[in-house]
Amino acid sequence: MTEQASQAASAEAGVKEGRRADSRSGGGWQAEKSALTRQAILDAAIRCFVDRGYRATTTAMIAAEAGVSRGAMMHHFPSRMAVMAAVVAHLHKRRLSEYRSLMADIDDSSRQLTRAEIRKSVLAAWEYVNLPSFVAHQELQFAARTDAELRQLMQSFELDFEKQFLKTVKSVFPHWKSLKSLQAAHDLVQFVMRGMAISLHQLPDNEQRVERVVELVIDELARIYEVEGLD
Amino acid sequence: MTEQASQAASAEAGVKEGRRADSRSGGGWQAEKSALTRQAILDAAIRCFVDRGYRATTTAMIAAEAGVSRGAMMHHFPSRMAVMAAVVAHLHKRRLSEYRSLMADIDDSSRQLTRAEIRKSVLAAWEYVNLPSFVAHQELQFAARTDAELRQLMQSFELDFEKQFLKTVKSVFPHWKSLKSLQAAHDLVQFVMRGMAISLHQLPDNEQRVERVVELVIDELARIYEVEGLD
DNA sequence: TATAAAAAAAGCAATCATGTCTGTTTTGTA
DNA sequence: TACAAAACAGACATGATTGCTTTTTTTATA
Repeated sequence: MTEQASQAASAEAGVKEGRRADSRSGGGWQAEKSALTRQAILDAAIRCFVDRGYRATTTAMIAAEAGVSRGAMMHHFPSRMAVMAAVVAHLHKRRLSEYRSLMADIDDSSRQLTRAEIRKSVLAAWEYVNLPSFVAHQELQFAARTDAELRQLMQSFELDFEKQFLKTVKSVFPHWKSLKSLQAAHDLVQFVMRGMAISLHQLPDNEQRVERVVELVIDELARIYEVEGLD
Repeated sequence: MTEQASQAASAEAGVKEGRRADSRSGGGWQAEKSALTRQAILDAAIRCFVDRGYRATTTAMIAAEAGVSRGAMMHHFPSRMAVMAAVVAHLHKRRLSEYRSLMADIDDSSRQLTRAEIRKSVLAAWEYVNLPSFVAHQELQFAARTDAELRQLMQSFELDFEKQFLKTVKSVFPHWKSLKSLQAAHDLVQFVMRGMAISLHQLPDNEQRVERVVELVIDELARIYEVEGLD
């Protein structure tokens, strides 16, 4: 028995235990197991993107990382692109939920937006772009520039994500009245964070430079809010 | 005769004309032709990165794009990685020279830094990240995250580029005294531009959002210069 | 002109990723 | 229990990419 097979077997055994408890609650065991395997494959794919990059990730690699056979994988996803499509949808939900939970810490009870809250939101954005889910998505988005099929696959998700993303920002900053300036401020933060995330991979002295730029962004946001946020 | 071969032949013929004119001026014809072929290959590689991406670029693709046979290519660059190494060095010089020429337009005769000059430099940075050479470099840098060999190859160039880059900025803004704040301002601009360059590929309504963010960056730079630039 | 060296072209073998195929085990249901 | 369907495992064929080798052409020089 191979290592992967043993991993899969033990996982299966573990789930089977649960089955007996759940079996009365209707949901068929087969469907549950199928969903479990799909999840394992999608999570494995994300890890592969982070460690190896989108292009270098092969179907065999994903299967091995997920602890399933290539045959099993082809059963659930008939082609490489089918996996990618599922990953895109999976990441869409995961990224939104992770960002929301990062922003949930921000206290927004006060009537005015304080500098402390702005700082928290900027730091949350920085944490956000360092999450595996963001890195994986970045791999996909970057690859999509030169991969028409992938680009088309992602298009609608990207639009919806932008929408949901901005909606979350609005709900966290209800006192920021001017939506135009809020959108611009949001864009500024996102662009800076993405640029930093990409640049710092191979540059030394990151922390100080990051801190400095984060402070600049906070300053600028505070200024925008003062000038335009209350319109 | 294949199309590529015919391209190569005509290119060669064109150069041979030049040769007769140059032949007296010493420089060996063989070395010249060799350098010419190398250049053609490197430029072709850059074009391939821009429209196909780093990972998807094969040696055959580069050779076809350059109008030379794979054999000829292997003669000049014994392996795929050897091509990449040469491209990295080539891009290093090209990007520096292109950025410098973009920044050369900025009038820096006045004693104080004006908002108009700041605007010009920000727009220059935006133009810069839209050049093919930048896109190609971005492909390499991004791929380097998950490619240890490429990363090591680029490391020293990246460090030197940062150095030269900042040096150019300093020379364009001699009146910005505080180097710490200049570095931070420079970082801010670079990060924003990189983030925008990546994000706008598949998002609509780019122009307006870009313009808005560019204005914000200009505002912030002016503020930094006022507060810290004159220390 | 003859010869050596460089440049270029083309063919070849090994590797690898993908998708398909066949066969086996597990699960749901009559 | 018997049968159908789903889940799974592994092997195979195809096509693509790489690096090496061989052959031909071009260039430099004695």
